[in-house]
Amino acid sequence: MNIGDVAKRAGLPAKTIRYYEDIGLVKPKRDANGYRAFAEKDLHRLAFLARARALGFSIEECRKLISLYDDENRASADVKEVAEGHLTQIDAKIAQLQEMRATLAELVRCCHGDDRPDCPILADLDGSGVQAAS
Amino acid sequence: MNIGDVAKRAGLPAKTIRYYEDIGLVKPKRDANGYRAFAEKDLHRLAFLARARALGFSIEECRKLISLYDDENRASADVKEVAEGHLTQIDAKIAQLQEMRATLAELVRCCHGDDRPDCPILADLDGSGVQAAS
DNA sequence: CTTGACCTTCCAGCTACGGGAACCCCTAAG
DNA sequence: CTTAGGGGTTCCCGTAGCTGGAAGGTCAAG
Repeated sequence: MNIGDVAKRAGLPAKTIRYYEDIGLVKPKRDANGYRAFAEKDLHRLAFLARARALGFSIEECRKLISLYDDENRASADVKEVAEGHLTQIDAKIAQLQEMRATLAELVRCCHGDDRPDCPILADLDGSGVQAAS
Repeated sequence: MNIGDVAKRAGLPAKTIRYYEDIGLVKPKRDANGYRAFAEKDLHRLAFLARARALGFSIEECRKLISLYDDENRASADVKEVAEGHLTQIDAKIAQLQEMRATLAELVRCCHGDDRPDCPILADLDGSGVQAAS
């Protein structure tokens, strides 16, 4: 398979696949003409990566997951640990966004949004957060 | 005020403040010795930026907000538009994260997490998403 | 005079790619 | 045979928003 075919089937841009090779996530053979020759196994790896990335795992986490995937003697506990760590990160991110969202929604709610300059959003951004000189 | 003082009072690293000057968000005067000399007005600008960034506004959005902040004849509608746009983005991000979270939590729940290699997380990542050759 | 804490500029690197140039390869059609 | 097109290849730059570090100037205290 050439890179275009795997790109379609794994659902990843060709550029991304080349990048993954660069950073050692996948190691396709080469044809005589220099083209990458992907085996079915490589395709599976890439699909694995695509899905892991879609779940928000970082490249480094993917690297860890792939190495566990490759390891016949892995402990599922190790996989679970990576996933739980990521889950914790996601929860933190969600919490942070929800806090932003709450503040922002309140500010938006208070702004009349007409042609007058008076604006509680700017007032909030301006007023807060300046520490007095000590 | 030197950069260290404003850094403390605005709650931003000195590096960040220099960067903001680089990209034209703030324009402090200079002392004879080349040190940046921040006025109270600059401090307010930086605190404004710090707060806007904390609410997740991008630098470009901050630029827009600052220009409205500077404009005595602004319409609050313009501010509200920026804020609402950002709110929409945040909501999209939250939705995406929650979807990841749901999938991931289910996978974690299904994984026994012991020393055996059998793992539904890896099975899920592996199994899905490979398009058949057409 | 020296020490240490400031300040300055500049350059490199981070994440996870995307865009584009310059070039090679292969097939089909005229 | 040539040409056109649609693959592929490498390489380098750019993104966002900083952060770290090097090499050096400045200033106040001891």
